[in-house]
Amino acid sequence: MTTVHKSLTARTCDRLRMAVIESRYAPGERLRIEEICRDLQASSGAVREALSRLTAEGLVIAEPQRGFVVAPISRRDLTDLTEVRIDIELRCLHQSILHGDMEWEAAIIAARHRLGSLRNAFLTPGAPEAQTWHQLHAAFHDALAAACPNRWWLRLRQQLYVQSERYRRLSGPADETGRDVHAEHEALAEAVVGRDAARAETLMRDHLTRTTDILLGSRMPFAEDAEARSPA
Amino acid sequence: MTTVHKSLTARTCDRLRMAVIESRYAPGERLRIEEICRDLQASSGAVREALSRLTAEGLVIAEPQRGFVVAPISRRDLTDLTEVRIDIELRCLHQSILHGDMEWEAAIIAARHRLGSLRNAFLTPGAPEAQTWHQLHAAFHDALAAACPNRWWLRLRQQLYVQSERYRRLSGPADETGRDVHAEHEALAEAVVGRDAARAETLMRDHLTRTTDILLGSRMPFAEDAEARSPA
DNA sequence: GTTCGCGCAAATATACATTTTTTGTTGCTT
DNA sequence: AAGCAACAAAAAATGTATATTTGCGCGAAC
Repeated sequence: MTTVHKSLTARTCDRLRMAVIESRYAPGERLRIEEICRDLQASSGAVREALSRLTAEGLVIAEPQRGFVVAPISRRDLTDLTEVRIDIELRCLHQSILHGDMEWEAAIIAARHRLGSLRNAFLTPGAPEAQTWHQLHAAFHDALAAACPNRWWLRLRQQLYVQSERYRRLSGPADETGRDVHAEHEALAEAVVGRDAARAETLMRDHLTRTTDILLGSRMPFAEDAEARSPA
Repeated sequence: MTTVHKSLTARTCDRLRMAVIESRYAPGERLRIEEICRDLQASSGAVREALSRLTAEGLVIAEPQRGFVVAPISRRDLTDLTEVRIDIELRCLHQSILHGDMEWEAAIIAARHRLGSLRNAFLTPGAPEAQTWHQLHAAFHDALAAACPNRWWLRLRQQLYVQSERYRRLSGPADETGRDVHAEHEALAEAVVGRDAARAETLMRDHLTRTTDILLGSRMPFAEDAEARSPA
């Protein structure tokens, strides 16, 4: 059929999204067009267009006549984000449990297995396995929600997941003392496939809450911590 | 002294958004770059960038190497959208009632007054008052939710409102038999300012449900009820 | 009747010009 | 002498024009 050549703009957009999520650019940092042109081997038009798309995703902010900056972060934002995310994740999960079929269950089991094979690889950021772990983690959570029949809930869920992933990666090796993330995922998958909606939702809520609490406690370069030095 | 020059791209983006919302372009229609260049007196770069931003807002869809098309509509999409929207509007409203201060109340009263002065001007699409009515209607609903302290809820609310506005405008003069929209707004404002959260939420739910039911019953140019919208 | 190839139209990418912002310097005032 | 203001130069973002690539359709050949 037709060779699916993704346009250069799309590739650039994807790479930039990854770069922002992986915090290769710091929050609040100015994104100089020329600099990105060199780094990604693309021309200014493509870069501008890619940046524009990311604007509406909430990853970068366009300041008229002043270019683009990486969206800032703050404890407040993370708290707000988590509140909304819990609500929407739970809703997708609930719908998913109600409507999921056998294929959906199989996909969850498969995703859990892939993720489990890497265990706690996420603890060492920078390692190539950590990259893979994050992808598999996203795939696992996607699989859980996938059977939700309402496309808008899924769309919003996706948006919020990207945001949260940014925070997750931004923290250094966070203090995961006494936490067994793998076990949490196992229990979650178990409850979901077992169609125990109430239990699944509780587990999901705890899962998300715990992650955020750890991030809030970690030494993350939050913007407000730096405001004392450089008031905008 | 900074003269706030909105960049041409931003203006173009706004005008295109309006054009899509007002259905000056039909759902599914191809958006030819050159055509838009002529219409809006902008160059391809600017138009391209504007279109890209609208992509992530869900108003247009980018098909790689094939340009942009207006996001399609369907009964299914409208139903899904409404379900999500009710949930999020109610949540913002609830939070708003809990946290709103006197200024917030005053803004609601003012917005209600402005909207009331035009009464049912929205019934005659195309008229210049209808345009104004839609703006004031958006402002009224914005005012209701404005005191919600969680920026993410507000952001999602805004996204969904834009989508719903598109459907609202897309229908011709819909059958509003036996409906007094003005009265609904009055009652809503009354309950909200009176801090009667339960009643306000019921009224809001009914308000949104009724609108959607009418739209679903109207002869709207639904794209063969095709499930064409992909939330990716 | 199907398939291959040529040509046109449109989207994409790049190079260039313009405008705006920022920064660094100079000179004046306190 | 130190600090502020105005000005000038440089860097960066925005906007335009142009070249390249890709997709689509028509027609001819097998």
